[in-house]
Amino acid sequence: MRPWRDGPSDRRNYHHGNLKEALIEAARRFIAERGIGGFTLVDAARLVGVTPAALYRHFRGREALLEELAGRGFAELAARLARALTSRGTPLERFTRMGETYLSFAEEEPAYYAAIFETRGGQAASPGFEGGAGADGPTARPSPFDLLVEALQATFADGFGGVAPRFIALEVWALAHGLATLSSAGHLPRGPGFPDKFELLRAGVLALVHGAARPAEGGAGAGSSRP
Amino acid sequence: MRPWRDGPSDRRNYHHGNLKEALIEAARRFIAERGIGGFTLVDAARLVGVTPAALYRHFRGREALLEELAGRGFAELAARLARALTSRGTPLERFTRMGETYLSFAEEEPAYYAAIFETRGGQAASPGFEGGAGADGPTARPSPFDLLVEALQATFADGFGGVAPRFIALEVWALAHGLATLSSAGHLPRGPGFPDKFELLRAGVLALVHGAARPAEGGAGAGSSRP
DNA sequence: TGTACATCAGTGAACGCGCGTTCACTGATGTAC
DNA sequence: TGTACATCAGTGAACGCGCGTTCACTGATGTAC
Repeated sequence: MRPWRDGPSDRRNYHHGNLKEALIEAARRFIAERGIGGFTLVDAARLVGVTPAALYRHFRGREALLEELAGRGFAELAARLARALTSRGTPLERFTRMGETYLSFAEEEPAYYAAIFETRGGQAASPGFEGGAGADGPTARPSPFDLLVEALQATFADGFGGVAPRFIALEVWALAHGLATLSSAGHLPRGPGFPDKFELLRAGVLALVHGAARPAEGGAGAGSSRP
Repeated sequence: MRPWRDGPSDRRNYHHGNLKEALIEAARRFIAERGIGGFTLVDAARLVGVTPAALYRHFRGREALLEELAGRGFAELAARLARALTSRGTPLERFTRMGETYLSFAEEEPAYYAAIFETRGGQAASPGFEGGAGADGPTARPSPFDLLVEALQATFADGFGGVAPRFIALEVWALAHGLATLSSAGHLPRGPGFPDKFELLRAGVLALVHGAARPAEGGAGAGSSRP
């Protein structure tokens, strides 16, 4: 990790020019390596080649930087999911792609993922729900959770045996989130003979969808819905 | 939060007598409130009514205390699951009780749960696997994941349509972990009309179990097993 | 094209703070005689 | 039962450190004339 500016010859850049973006980028790298708790303004400034005080031209403070990161991560996740949802192929292929996109995002962008789930700023602290139910007005773009509900309905047009799509969506989301966090913490077994998280999610989602239709023995009525 | 000793009259207790346990207890309370990153030796010592240096009679340092906590949490979780697994009722009832126990543990003992998943010390950093496959020798007690596999096999004696029990167990565990963490972070919707995590886990587990038997359309062969 | 000047993104030094950890010490406890 | 003494769990003061944040400042940039 060398500083942003290359050498003394680069000293002409008294003004950095792109400091805000560079700081966000540095934060992403450090958080990916050390987690949010291990992220430090001083380190970020040093990596970028700037005094810590310079940071305050662009952010109100540490918390504000993390909120910015969470907001960007949230938007990026939503954008990637939306792209997967409208990609080529059959509905089931697109849906499967969406799940893979979610797991890949968590793996490739651990800083974004952590910021979304561990700070305010990930759109009202709830990556799933805010923006849902139309409460935020027509301008709000669909949240990841809304996209998931939509995709479930489009992919499995036969419905879920009377179970609300939101119910299924919550299970799918929890499964994906669980796989993502267990995997990133190194708690999933690896190696030949062990399924990877993508396989687990793909099979698990299909089971959740198809298993919902079955009358669950021993289970009370599952999944009342809100229109 | 008042210090452990009641007043100056209690000054006879120059020796605390139970300091190690009291410190662990204080750590559990602080971590439950602020998370592991927000936990501080100074705070714990103050709560207990003791100088920070006293702590070093019982722990090598902060990390050692957290490892002790993770170890205890791991053992406690395993004990509760084992109890649920051998409780009264049909196999399905006991299995359902096991799931509820897991979610309740995460909710009631957030410090233990966080310590298990965020530090070394939760039995070789892998609450699921270490102790499995007999690699640890015969003296190692069964891990939570072993208990889950065992419970699945006992409850659903018909098998899972050729899918390895460990495969199902991983899905179930990920679902439970996802529900536990989303819930504790406040990301699951609440209120009338919304299912709670217990309902979601119960229905989800049944769906995962029964959905596994179905030939998954579009999915490659799922779940090769290791004996 | 050239000059004066307002703007504002950076500097660098300093701050107060709370942290984990160390050290020589002290006083309570319990055992040997 | 009483005394001497070893043990060891606590004290209290101090440390070095790195953190987030502030402040008066400086120098590069770009606009007006």
